[in-house]
Amino acid sequence: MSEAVLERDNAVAGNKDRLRLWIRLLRAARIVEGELRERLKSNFETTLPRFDVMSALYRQPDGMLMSDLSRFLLVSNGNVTGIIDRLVTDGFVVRSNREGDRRTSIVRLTEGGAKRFAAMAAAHEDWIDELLGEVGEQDARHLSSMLKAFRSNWEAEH
Amino acid sequence: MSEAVLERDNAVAGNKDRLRLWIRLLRAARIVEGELRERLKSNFETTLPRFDVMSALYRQPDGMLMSDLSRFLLVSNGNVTGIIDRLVTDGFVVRSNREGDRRTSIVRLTEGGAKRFAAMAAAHEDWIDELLGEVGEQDARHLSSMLKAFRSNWEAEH
DNA sequence: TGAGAATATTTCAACCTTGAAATTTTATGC
DNA sequence: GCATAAAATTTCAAGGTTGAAATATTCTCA
Repeated sequence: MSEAVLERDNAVAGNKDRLRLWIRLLRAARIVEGELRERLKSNFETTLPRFDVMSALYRQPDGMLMSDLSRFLLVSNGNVTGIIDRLVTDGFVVRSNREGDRRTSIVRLTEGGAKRFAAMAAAHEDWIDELLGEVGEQDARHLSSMLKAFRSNWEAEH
Repeated sequence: MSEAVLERDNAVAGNKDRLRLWIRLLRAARIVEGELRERLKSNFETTLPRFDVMSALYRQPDGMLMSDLSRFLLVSNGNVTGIIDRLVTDGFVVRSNREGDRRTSIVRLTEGGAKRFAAMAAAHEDWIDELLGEVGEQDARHLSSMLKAFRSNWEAEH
């Protein structure tokens, strides 16, 4: 019997373990994200997408291209443009032109932006520890390595 | 996604496991969601939020209150209003008044809406099986029960 | 009964998100 | 060198999302 037929049989057999897993995973993620959103807003007057962008830039003090940002964050180009626009308005990010290519613009955190992010990151880590307190160390590592493999595999295929 | 927090030193050893888990979980969820979004659009000309709403209504043939929907889906009331408005326009959902309480409106799938969702759900389940193919049966069940416990615990506390 | 609390929903502004089209600049092939 | 493809970004419309305020209705109880 071919592999494809085996897989199909498996699906037909009514094995909904993966579907159930996906639904529950999504739900847990939504709960945690909702909590993080509220806390970021009340404590730092910012949003999750802004946090994500600043997080990416914090790791690259020399700056990133807009296209690097959208690829890294798995969001569209137009999306990043809008978020960066607002971060620039607020003084947390600067755009600078790159010598020799006037199509691109390098964005990076300002000094204030980096300082701001450092404070948020510390709180964020504590929140995650609190919110995922249920998850034991061992489970966390197991799950984490599983998800790492998932991502590696995905990126190898795409 | 919240990725740049990895280099921060933590007082308690091993604490980063949960943060790393959260970052990877979010990334995996985003990858899968992006894929589902594309497939729902190209195959059924619909969106993930619409799919979620129809999925909830499909389980309750007698209909649901708007507030039941938003509570179940973990989204705001105003959000549900907009999505339902568009589903009604497209003929997949109807609002009906509930005898004896003119504040509430019960929403449910039309016959066409139910038929439509059934087709989508079948495809959706196959997609999930394909996308989470990496995850073994045993891991799926383990993870799934862990997430169920997480949710139960959360809801007990809130 | 009547005032005010509680409930269910909608409205709205601001922001996020995608995907397609437009713009600008650089690279390539002839 | 020039036409054209490719690359990087922005613009834009449509939809999703929140949270607060507004509306409408029902409930509570003195």
